[in-house]
Amino acid sequence: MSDLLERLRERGWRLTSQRRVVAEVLDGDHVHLTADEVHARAAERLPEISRATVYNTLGELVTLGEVVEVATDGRAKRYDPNAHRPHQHLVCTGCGTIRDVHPAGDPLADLPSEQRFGFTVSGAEITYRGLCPECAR
Amino acid sequence: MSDLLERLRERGWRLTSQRRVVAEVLDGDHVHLTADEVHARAAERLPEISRATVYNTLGELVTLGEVVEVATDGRAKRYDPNAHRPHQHLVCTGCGTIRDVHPAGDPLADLPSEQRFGFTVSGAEITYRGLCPECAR
DNA sequence: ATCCTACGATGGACGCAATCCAAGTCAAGA
DNA sequence: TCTTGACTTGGATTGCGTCCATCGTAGGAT
Repeated sequence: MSDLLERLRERGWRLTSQRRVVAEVLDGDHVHLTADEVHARAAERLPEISRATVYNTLGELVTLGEVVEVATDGRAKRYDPNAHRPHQHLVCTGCGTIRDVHPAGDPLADLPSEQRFGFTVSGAEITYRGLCPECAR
Repeated sequence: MSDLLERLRERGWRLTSQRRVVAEVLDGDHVHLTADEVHARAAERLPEISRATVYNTLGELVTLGEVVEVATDGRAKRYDPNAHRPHQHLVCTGCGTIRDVHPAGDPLADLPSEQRFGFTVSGAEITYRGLCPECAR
C-alpha cells in the first residue's frame, strides 16, 4: 500500500498532513488497530490531530475500498489495511488479537438462491474463533 | 424453547416475573430483536421493567447457551433464540434485519491446519450481507 | 509568488448502546 | 410466616462514534 497516497491523489483527494499521517500509521505494522489506536499513533507524529479527523479519514478510506472495517464483537471496530486481497479473520477469544486467514472455498457459492430470501447478497465474511497459542497455555 | 423456563429452574434460576416475561418475548416470534425491542415488548406486559434487567437477563441467557448474541456492525446487538440448531446469518445492510440461513459446506473444513497458526479453532460464523427486498426498492 | 475559496480540520456537544451501582424488593426454602 | 440473599430498579457513567459551527489551508488561478 506504499503507493496509496498516489492513488488517492489521482482520485481527487486533497493531501493534508493529517491524512498523510493516518495513511502512514496504517501502512506501518500490519496489525488491526482500533480508531483510538490509530489516533494515538497519529498523535505521536502530529500531536493536535483530532479524533473526528481520524474517524473521517478512516471512513473515507473504507469508502474508497483501501481499508476494511472489522467488527469483532461489541467492542470498537478495527481497521484492516490489507484490503487488496480478500481474506477472512481468525479471532482469539482470549485476548482478541486477529490474524488474517485464507480458507479454501467460496462462502457465497455455498448459499443457494432459495436461501437468499430475495436479498441482493453482496458479500460474506467468515469469522473463525479460537484460542491462540499464548492463551491456550 | 417452550420448556425453557423448566430447564432454567433446574439450573437454579430464580423465576421472577421479569425473567418470565423476557423469556416469553423471546419464545414468541422467531425474529432477531435488539435489547431495546425486547424491553419494549416486555414492557407491554410488565410496564415497569427496567432496561438493566432486560440486559441482565439476556446476558444470562447467552451465558447459559439458550440465546445467541448477533453483533452486526455499529448497530445494537440482536438476540437469536434459535440457539439449538446451527445456522448462519444474512444481514440487511440497509435496515439491519437478520434472517437465519443454512448454507452448504463446512467452513471449518475449509481452513487448513497451516492456516490456523497454532490456534485451537473452536468455531466459525458466516455473515452474509446484502439488501433485503424492502431496502432494495 | 500571492491570492482565493472550497474542502478539510477542529473540538466540544451530542446520541446511542450498554454497564455499573447503591438502595429497595421479593422468590422460595426453613 | 419469616428470613435472606439473589434480583430489580433507575439514574449515573462509560465507551464508541457522529454532528456541527467555526477556523485553517491545499492547491488551482492569477
